[in-house]
Amino acid sequence: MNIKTQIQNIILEALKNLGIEASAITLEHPADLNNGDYSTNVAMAYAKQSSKNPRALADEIKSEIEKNLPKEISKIEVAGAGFINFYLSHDFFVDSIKDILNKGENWGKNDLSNGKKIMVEYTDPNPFKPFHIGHLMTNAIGESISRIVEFSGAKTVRANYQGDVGLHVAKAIWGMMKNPERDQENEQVSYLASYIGNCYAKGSDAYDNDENSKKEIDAINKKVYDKSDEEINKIYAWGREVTLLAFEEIYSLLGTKFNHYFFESIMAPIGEKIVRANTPNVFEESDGAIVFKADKYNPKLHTRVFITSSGLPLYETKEIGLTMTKFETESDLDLSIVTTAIEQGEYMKVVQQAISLMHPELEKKMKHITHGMMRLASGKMSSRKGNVVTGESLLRDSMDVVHEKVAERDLSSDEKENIAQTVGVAALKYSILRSSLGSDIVYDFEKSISFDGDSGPYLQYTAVRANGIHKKADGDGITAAYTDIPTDITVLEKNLYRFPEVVAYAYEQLEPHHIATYLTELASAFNSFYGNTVIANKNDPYAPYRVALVSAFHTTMQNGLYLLGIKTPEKM
RNA sequence: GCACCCGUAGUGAAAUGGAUAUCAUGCCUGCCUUCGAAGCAGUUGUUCCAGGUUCGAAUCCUGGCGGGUGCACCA
Repeated sequence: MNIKTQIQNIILEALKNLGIEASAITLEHPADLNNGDYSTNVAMAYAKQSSKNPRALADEIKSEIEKNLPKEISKIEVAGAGFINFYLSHDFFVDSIKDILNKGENWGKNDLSNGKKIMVEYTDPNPFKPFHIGHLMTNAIGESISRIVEFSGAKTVRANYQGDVGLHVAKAIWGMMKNPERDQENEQVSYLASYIGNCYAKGSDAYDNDENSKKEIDAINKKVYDKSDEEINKIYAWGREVTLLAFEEIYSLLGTKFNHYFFESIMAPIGEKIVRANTPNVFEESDGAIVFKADKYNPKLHTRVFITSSGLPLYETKEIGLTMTKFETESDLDLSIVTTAIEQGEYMKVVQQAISLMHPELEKKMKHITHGMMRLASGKMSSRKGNVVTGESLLRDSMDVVHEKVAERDLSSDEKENIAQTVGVAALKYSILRSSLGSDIVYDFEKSISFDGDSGPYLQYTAVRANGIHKKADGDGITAAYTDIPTDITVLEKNLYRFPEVVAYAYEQLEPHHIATYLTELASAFNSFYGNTVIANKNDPYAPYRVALVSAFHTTMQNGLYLLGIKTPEKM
């Protein structure tokens, strides 16, 4: 049992002995460590009910608990308006360091989702279109959520859903047919993908501004669907393969491996069959199209078209096919999480309402997580307009900045390359994951690729410093031990033991930023300790304990960074 | 017009209904013969407005204001 639930149980027991029935109580960490390690407000919450004044009740609860005080708690104090503050004992903190070192890479895990199977869908870029910064954002968030879910004991399945049919494909193919000139020597998929991306931008522009081109693109769109034109089939197959390979390169840089790839071309007929089979009992005809009137079931929702009057299945229909396919592909799937930007929020509610009518058992198994938009300082970025800032360019730029920083270092070129990737990705991911999902991020290169203070590289750098201590300790023959321990417990120990609570909370909220915030506080506590103490000093009797403490810190930082999808380098 | 999301130091963010609202950045000052200065220590500056609920509100409710997103055949 962890210390938090232990204290909660003690309080519940005390309340019971005083004749107060409580089911759940809040126990929090006071902002100021002078107010203890844990604090509860129960005395204030139940004062009225038991017609006592809060401080008097707090005193009663305190003496009730003190009758049988566990060794983990050194003292209890009543403070303020009636807060009961708990101070953890010296032994508790020392034991928590041992516990961290024992658990190693399992440190921080919980069992909130033990035995469950959870699918997380994220990234969702479209073949033939550039990988833009929004995809980068969804990828960072989805990967982190996948890992947080994994730490809760669930089996995590990662999925990616990609739009390989539709007007955007026709626009790109039209662009390629009109602009065949490219560097024939350059076979790199990233180059070829950016060529296709440019063709898409040209096609998109022509579609909006030129009647003739619009007709040509519409004609290509039809041929892509019915596969009647050999030349178009060839271009389609090539373009699809090349862009998908380019995406794989990006996933590899970012550290994502998907278990399933779903494609719109496959989902469309599946969804269409379901929609037609459920018309008119769920869906209905209106103006020749098949629609779903979600407002019949929830006045906040609206009516949406699922199949057009010309018989083409729309996004909504494909989404139904996708959802049903997910539950068929992975048997016993307990939860299907989809991560997208807020734009998709309203559509998804309508789609989920329709699915819930057909399959009530799935209603609680679908969860849509939305995040804010990532935009450029100059306004909403748009790959359609051919804006040069793509997710990939951003990633490469970030890596280049790190490269320049380590250029003068005495490191092999492989090491430099490795560091550039690890640190560049960390800077980008952290700048996305540090804020709560709801808020928009205005993208500013200088700030997003920040390397000091509240940043990914700052966390990595702190871990590297801890590494440096280990190297020195090894050289001096200092090994972790718990014989001599300083009487003063530092802020570092007072933060370390909380890690599993933070992970559990991030899981309950499905909000990675709680981990980012915690790690930054932890790093700050470590750096402060590091700056004020010579740790690996042969002549210091406390050195073995402090080396253990540094180890515990490194383990916690490494596991925390893992949950953000960030690697911990050995040097940088 | 309706719906959803967001309004917190100059800037970017955090805060489970709790105690003096926290952190970073920026400005200024000091610290590299120590375990890496991508660091540390110090200094300065804030909850959109109006009501309500509560012992207690940045947080919950109502009404405004400002920004973003979406609302019938794009995804």
